[in-house]
Amino acid sequence: MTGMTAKTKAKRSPQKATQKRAEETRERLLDAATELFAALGVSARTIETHAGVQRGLIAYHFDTKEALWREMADRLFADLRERLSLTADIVRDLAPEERQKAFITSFVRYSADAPMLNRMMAQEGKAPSWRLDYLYDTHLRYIRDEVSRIIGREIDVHSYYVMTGAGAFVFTVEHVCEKIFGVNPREESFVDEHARIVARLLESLQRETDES
Amino acid sequence: MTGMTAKTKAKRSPQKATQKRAEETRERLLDAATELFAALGVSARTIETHAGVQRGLIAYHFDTKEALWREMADRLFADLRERLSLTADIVRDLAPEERQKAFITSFVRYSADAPMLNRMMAQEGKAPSWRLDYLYDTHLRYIRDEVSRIIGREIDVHSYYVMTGAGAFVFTVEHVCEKIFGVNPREESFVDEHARIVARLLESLQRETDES
DNA sequence: CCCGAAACTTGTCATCTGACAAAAACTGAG
DNA sequence: CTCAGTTTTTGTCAGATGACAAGTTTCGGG
Repeated sequence: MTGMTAKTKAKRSPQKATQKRAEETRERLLDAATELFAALGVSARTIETHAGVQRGLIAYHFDTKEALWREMADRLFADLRERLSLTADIVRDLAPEERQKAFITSFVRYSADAPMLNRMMAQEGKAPSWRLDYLYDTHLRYIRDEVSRIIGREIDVHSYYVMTGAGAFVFTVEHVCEKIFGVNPREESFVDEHARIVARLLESLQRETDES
Repeated sequence: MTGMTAKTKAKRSPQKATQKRAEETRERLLDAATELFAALGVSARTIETHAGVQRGLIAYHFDTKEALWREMADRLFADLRERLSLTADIVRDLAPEERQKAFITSFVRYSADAPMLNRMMAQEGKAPSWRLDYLYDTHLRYIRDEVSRIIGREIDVHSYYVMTGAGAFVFTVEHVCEKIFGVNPREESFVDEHARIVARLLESLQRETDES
């Protein structure tokens, strides 16, 4: 092989730059992987076909299927971090009692816009695996503190899972929702209503906790 | 082949009865399938190994891997129906305003006891497939009305997914919960507390809906 | 326009996988 | 105990899969 693999690419210094088409291929593969890895057991060839690129390009750009999965996961969490950062900016100026509400509204909107991260968590949280270990070591470790920092208090485990469950699960399983209720949950009016409901719920949960 | 496959077994009438060891093998395979199908992409051979039976017995007892999946799904929903039926008996005698609370408490306990059904739903709800079609046609179709009947009013889509999300997601992803919060959510004290919280939340959601 | 590196394409292979088939072992009613 | 029928065991195979390797094309700095 005259080309360089992803692994050896790190060592490249005085060599030629990566070309634009390569970056595009990587993006296509990562996009396809994001969609398809949700259902584990998908083949590398399927991902390549879905991405509209030639067989063999996963090996070229990522070396292994595992490495592709890791990059896909990193990208999902990078998106989340970006969104959290934007939310933090908005929330900072609000009164403490408004912060949580604004944060939750933002979280529900994010879950509707980008359901793939929650789908991955629903997938990987089901059983221990090297993937879950990777997610924890690389990303999940920091989430709890990040959320606590933004809403201005330590979030407890019940509130955390009421929020993620009530706020995101309907988007995770949008196709079931459509079948059972005939409603596309990612439609704007649904998302707004759902965000409002979940935000109020956690508000009352918080009030209750404060009282006791 | 001298033995009979699952498919042809239906035609058997004046023949010999199924033996006890066969029923045990089927159970072992269904148990293993319940655990392992959660992460799609598992091989039939892996399921057989996990069940502690010989290679080839899935083909003998279920014909195909797909048929095994269907029987596993049927069994999960049979468990749910049984639990719903028990819950219905308890709830019937309660005052209308207490019914929902009791139902939700029961649902949360069930989700903690038997997380596999919710794991399957989280899996299959992510994308359309013949499996989702099967689940809808065979089981999901009836769930909404069943729940409505038990709590004594038509359940709306938001309440339904707040309940299933807030009430069950933490058990679906128990291994993430353990990593992030260091808590095993299926421990009794956690389940009780979680059930109490979710029941109260949906109570306040219901109050709100009634007012408007 | 040249050419070396980057990117892509294609061939190959060991292994895995689901399904089918046939032979062997087992079971229980008579 | 016998033996027909059931269940298990083992063999086989076509197709899928991940990984690697070698060949071809494209790119862009000079």
